Amino acid sequence: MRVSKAQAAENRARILAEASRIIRETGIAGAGVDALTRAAGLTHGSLYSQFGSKERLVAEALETASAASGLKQERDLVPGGGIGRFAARYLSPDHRDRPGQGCALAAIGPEAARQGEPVRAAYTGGVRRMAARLTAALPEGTLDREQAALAALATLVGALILARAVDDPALSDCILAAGVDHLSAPGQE
Amino acid sequence: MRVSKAQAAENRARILAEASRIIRETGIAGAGVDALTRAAGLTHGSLYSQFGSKERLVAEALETASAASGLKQERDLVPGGGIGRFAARYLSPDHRDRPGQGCALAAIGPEAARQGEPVRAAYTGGVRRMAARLTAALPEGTLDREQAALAALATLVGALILARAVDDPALSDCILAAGVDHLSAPGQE
DNA sequence: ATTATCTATAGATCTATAGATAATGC
DNA sequence: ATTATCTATAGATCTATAGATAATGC
Repeated sequence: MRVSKAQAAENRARILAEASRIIRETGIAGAGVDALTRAAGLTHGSLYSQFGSKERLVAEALETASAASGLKQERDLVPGGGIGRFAARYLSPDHRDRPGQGCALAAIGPEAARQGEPVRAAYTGGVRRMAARLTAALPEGTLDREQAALAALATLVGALILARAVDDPALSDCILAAGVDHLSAPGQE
Repeated sequence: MRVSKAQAAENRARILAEASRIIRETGIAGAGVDALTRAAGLTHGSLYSQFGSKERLVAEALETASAASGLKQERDLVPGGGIGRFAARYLSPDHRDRPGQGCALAAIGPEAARQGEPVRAAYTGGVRRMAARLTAALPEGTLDREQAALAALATLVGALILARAVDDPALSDCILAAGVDHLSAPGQE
């Protein structure tokens, strides 16, 4: 049962959209090819005709997630405008509680280090682009903005990961608040 | 083939030691019961007589890893002595390159958030103990030391995770250096 | 004629359990 | 008699491939 080129492209996009969500929610190892395609209303066979392997789908799904996050992040990161407003949103309870819609860097984390070349390249690209956005947003006066941006990125990703992992809601909230306060404090960036 | 109580206890300890290493290296999902016990020279059957389930072994292995890290960390974290020296070691290339011997919080990360109660409790305990060590090490004058310690913990864990995940060694080194500099800067903690 | 998708299936691997074994510990 | 361990196996799930199907696109 062949479909039109337009329909195939739509199917491909739908697999990518669902995969980018499921992978962020369950991790790469937790996302089977059946679950990834069934969520898009297809069988796992189409994953192989569209992407060739699970690994290639995962790499593309990470790019998809990264692009979507980039668009959201640019709204809160204006050049030279500081990163406090962005930090408050990145470390919000809402972002913590909806990993499927959020930052892929924090959703995958250590699992990325154990993947093959395509996935690691996609992850690295995401790191570079988010670091560049933070760099540009830091106030003009900041010395060594690139380094400050990398430190801020580490704080953001680390706080989100820890806040999601702990089983005590009060501690989780404290971690988020500590990150926001730290990144909003005047004078350090 | 029954073994002595002493031998059984030794076997149990060896499974835990190997499991705590393998889990940090491969993640929880990447560590099968066969690999976990074979590394200790036993078959997977002994996992079930000793621990009852993989989940319970994982929880105990995390406690084991956390206890070992705690001993190491206390050497660089003297009360009131600051966290710069410790940050340099935590964010060293050596720690980055040997996850099996290192911090479990950074090794498991987002995977912990998807686990059942025993594993999440072990992870949360590790977060609390490391945060307490950092809190005590911050200089007396620091205002809101607990909050500052949580932010520092987030920066440490985040930087280590990112440095391990990116596929560019130069960028990885920059991330480590940015974390160390940030946490060593005078005046902020 | 080409091809996106589905179905069926291969072959591995996963967690867990049941029963046999054999040596300890009473 | 108890029990730590092993072996065999169940039953699920995993990634991937081969071949059939059926509609598109030339």
